[in-house]
Amino acid sequence: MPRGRPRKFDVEEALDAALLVFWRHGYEGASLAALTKAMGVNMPSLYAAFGNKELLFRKALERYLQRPASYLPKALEAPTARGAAEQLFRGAIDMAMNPRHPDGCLLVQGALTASPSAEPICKALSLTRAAAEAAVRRRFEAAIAAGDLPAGVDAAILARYIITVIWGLSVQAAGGATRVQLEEVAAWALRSWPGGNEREL
Amino acid sequence: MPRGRPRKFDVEEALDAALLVFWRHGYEGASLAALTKAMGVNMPSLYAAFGNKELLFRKALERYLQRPASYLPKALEAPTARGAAEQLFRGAIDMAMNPRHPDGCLLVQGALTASPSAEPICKALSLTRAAAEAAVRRRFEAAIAAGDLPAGVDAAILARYIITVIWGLSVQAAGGATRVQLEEVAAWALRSWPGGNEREL
DNA sequence: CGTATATTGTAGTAATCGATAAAAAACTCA
DNA sequence: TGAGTTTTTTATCGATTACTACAATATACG
Repeated sequence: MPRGRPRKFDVEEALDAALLVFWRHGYEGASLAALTKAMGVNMPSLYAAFGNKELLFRKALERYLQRPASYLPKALEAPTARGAAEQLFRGAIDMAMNPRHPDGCLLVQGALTASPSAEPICKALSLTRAAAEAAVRRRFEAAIAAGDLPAGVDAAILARYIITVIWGLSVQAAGGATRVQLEEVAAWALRSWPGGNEREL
Repeated sequence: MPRGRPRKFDVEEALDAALLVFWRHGYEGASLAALTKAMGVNMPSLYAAFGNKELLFRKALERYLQRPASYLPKALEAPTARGAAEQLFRGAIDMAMNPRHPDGCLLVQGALTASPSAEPICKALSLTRAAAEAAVRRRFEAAIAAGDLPAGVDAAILARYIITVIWGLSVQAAGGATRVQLEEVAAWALRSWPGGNEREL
């Protein structure tokens, strides 16, 4: 169907490969040489297909949210807020420990700090983290409205707490923590769940 | 007292300046141009005094532990384990929100990921984070031995949980969280303290 | 003063960074 | 087949990276 010479690479596969490199080495630590090598795409083709390094990262980030990080919106569909929180932790740990991709969460490992030229990436990741927190907060607000959570609970604080633990788990994963260690932390983090803890792990 | 031409800069002041640059931009994001400019030291002098970029970072890290991050060993001197945990959070938040230096914790912002050439720095920071966690764990083990914490508590898990929240707070600080927001998270994190929560915040 | 020592300032190193120009190659359509 | 279109290939581009050689400078010591 296309007009000229056909591509030798699949755009989404190349994007997945780029995502892995950004994930493992961070935005600035991922050189275009490493990216092109992992993607199997030479440099002019990469620029023709994706624009530049920053745009490539942003597209990889979109793909990250759609595929490996899709556990988050799925977790929020759990019937109870408590179940949603449990699935958030489970999903985050499953992703962080998945041997098919690097440890931790791209929203954290991608770039917390960077040189001035990469600050837009820091901000984009920060905004994405804030969006994740906001999604959790809305889920908890709905739980309060439904009587699933006590009316006295501050959904914003609870959501920020849960998300903070998840970012902390990502840092722990970067340090080589094991799955069991992360699960123990998550179980302990749920001890502060509002309204008593019937099941202790 | 020295033999030849005297230095035009103070080594510790220059190290403090370098620490701020590493803290704000991360190890790889801190260029030697930015470092020399902030330190007020030209390049040959920097290399004569500190060796190279990696050694400079390691010395800045030592200084970080001695000065801004000294809240950690101090917090562990609190009379009770619960008090130690509270002071850990308070110290971490005070440091993260101090306008005199960048937000967050150098052990997290310095480098979670990096290009292959900077992996030794990632590992050094990871080891330092592990050492912090181990110090907290030992404090909690002592608390259990002293009857300050219930015998059934796993000090390693509790320490890892507290430290995980602290790393998460650092990520939140990188995203522009306010002091109040961090304090709310810390207060909530302490709700899971073993042995009941007399004071709820 | 003169010599030794150590730092400073200037200039520049090779290598790598992200990003491209230009031409050859592979397809569609007339 | 041949014109038109798009990608690949090859060879780079200037800028920036971490790093250093060399000579001038400023001190202490004899």
